[in-house]
Amino acid sequence: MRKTFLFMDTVTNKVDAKGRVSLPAEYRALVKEANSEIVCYRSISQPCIEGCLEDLLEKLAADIENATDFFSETQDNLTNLIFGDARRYTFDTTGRIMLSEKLLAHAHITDSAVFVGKGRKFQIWNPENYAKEEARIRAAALKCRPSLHLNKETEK
Amino acid sequence: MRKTFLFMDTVTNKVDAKGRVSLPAEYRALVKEANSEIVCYRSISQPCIEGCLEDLLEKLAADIENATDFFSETQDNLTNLIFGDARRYTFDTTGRIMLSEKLLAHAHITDSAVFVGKGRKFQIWNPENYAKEEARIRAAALKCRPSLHLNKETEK
DNA sequence: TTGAATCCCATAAAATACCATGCTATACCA
DNA sequence: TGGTATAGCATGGTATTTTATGGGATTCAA
Repeated sequence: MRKTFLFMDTVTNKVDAKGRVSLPAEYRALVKEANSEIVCYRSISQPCIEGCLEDLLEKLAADIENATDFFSETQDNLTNLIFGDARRYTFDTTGRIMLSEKLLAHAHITDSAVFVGKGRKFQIWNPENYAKEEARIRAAALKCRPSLHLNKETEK
Repeated sequence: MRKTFLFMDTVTNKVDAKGRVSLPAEYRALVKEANSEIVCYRSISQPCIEGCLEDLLEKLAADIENATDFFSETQDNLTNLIFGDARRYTFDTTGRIMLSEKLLAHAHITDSAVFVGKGRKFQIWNPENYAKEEARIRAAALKCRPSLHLNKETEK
């Protein structure tokens, strides 16, 4: 039995003409053991698709309700961005999901996609774009060692 | 079995001459599994229709009672706006609901409608109007990345 | 009885489940 | 350690089901 439910590793799979991709076997196992479903949406800040377990969105819904007023514009905007875009993606017996045209376009994915584990979430990138992104992140980390004690207020 | 009951995704369906629209299949499944019914009313702040599970209105009633005074004008107005307008919309065997003339007029919907998931509720828009609205929200989110730590007091 | 709402049937398209194959990584044994 | 068997996985293709949607029939109410 698994102790942690974290998406890890980086694996590249083919996307066929219908937009089908195999979800990495590890991810599938995790979803099953968590007794949950995958939800995907366009990243708000990057040209990639983001995915997570459905439970995380439930938590997010509760957080938004607590932090904002039912009738507020903020709540309206947030829920539009997140829930208006997200969708459940169940995989078939062979372990594939079907990514929508909208998601594929946003991430510039055509015939190949790379899954990147990010703990509670994962991302799906166009392979070339991700190679660049990873290089950028690693270079930045070398220059400026990351810290967990950064001041939230000054965080950009 | 579903763990979360959140309206998600954005789907566009046709409205026929009789005012019938297919409720997105996912929404239908959700309503059935929640063992509830859909309620719709005119949004109080936007040119669109809002919908949710009947249960949410029950919760809203309680919230309004807690947040406002029984004799207050605010409570009067809110209850008028929401409960005076809301009505149950059951879907037929083929999964369609019939939107009233009043709702369609408020949202300027004629022959096509887009359903936008918002978590506990959803909205129904005229497609062109929603395209503009979504663009506006996404642009704003890019400028100022949303946060859940926003100060309630300073929230506009 | 007329108009409107609801139900039912039919069809086309799209989403999903299923089957089959070849490959790869792992386990097993000499 | 090296070689082989095996199970799991990705992936191409096909079959089946679901879904949206037009049109007509039936019911209900005014």
